[in-house]
Amino acid sequence: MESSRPDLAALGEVYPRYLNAVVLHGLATAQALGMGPTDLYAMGALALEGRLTSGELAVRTGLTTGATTRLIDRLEQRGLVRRVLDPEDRRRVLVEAVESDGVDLDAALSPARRNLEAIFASFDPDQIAVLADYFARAAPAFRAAVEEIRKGE
Amino acid sequence: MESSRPDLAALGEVYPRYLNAVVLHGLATAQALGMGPTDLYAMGALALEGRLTSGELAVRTGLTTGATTRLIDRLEQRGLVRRVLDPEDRRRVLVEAVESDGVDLDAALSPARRNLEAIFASFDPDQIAVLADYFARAAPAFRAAVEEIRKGE
DNA sequence: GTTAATATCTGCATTGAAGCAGATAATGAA
DNA sequence: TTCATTATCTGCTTCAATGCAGATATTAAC
Repeated sequence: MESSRPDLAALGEVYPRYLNAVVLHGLATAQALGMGPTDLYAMGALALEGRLTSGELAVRTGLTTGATTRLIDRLEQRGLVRRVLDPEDRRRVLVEAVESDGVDLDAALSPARRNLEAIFASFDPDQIAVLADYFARAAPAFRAAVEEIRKGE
Repeated sequence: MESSRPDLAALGEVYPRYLNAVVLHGLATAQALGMGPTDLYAMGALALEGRLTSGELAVRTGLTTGATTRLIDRLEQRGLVRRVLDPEDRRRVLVEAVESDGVDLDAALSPARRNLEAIFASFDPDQIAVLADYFARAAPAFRAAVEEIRKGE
């Protein structure tokens, strides 16, 4: 975050703290729910994608397929997730989030959601567009960084 | 992220994916370094604060003091951290990051840093100001959410 | 100076996450 | 059909992270 551009220096002040807070929030949420951070991440991925195969979950989490089976077991036992056999290829198992049951998960995430909504509401449309642009580009940037990190093992 | 304001709808599309990517990045980084997510978070907190007492680390991580002692042990054994007795109160142990040693940690974080710098560089000063404002306010929002989540146990 | 409170550490035990290797089942190719 | 490949699961084992309760050392209060 070091830069010769003075406007970027402002980011150097606030951005690391912001990232740290996001990470902490993820950890604390997992703690509060009594699950591991990986399990919580998997739930997030499922919420975004709707359904993922066991293998896709393994790739995303960076776990072996065996460990992923156990991860799905844990989520299933909590009623957060359901296994569905893929009709296209019956070797595959589709995992999908169970909607109405995830009350505790929603509850755990709601304080952050509420606080963030208040912040977003204070920006005007042009500013929201800037933020949305940033989020849209930062997400793949982080994912690319993950791939790069994983390659270097 | 539901909202009647149409400009906020754009955030609902991108923001959850963004957060998920950030969380994934934290997990993958910890995996790559062969440490737990909590340990990595602690390193981040130390990088930001310079030094923290063992007790402060316990509060931040949400661990018991005993578990925090072990966390510090792990970081110390890796040479990432140093224990310093607080001269003001010799019961306390100050923990501080060891600078030049954390090469692997820096290396693991550098892909994300590089990618993000490229993104930030594409915004003009006004836009950077918007982003900086968001980061500055979102960080305490997340921390407040963490406290709220923890209270509800 | 004695007692209480605070900060950290230690021993012990538990639990859970994960890897690995082999088993099972389904698909695809020859 | 037969063989190879792919996707998931299971049994077994290991290791790390954590909690808890008690020990120690330091400070603060009376």
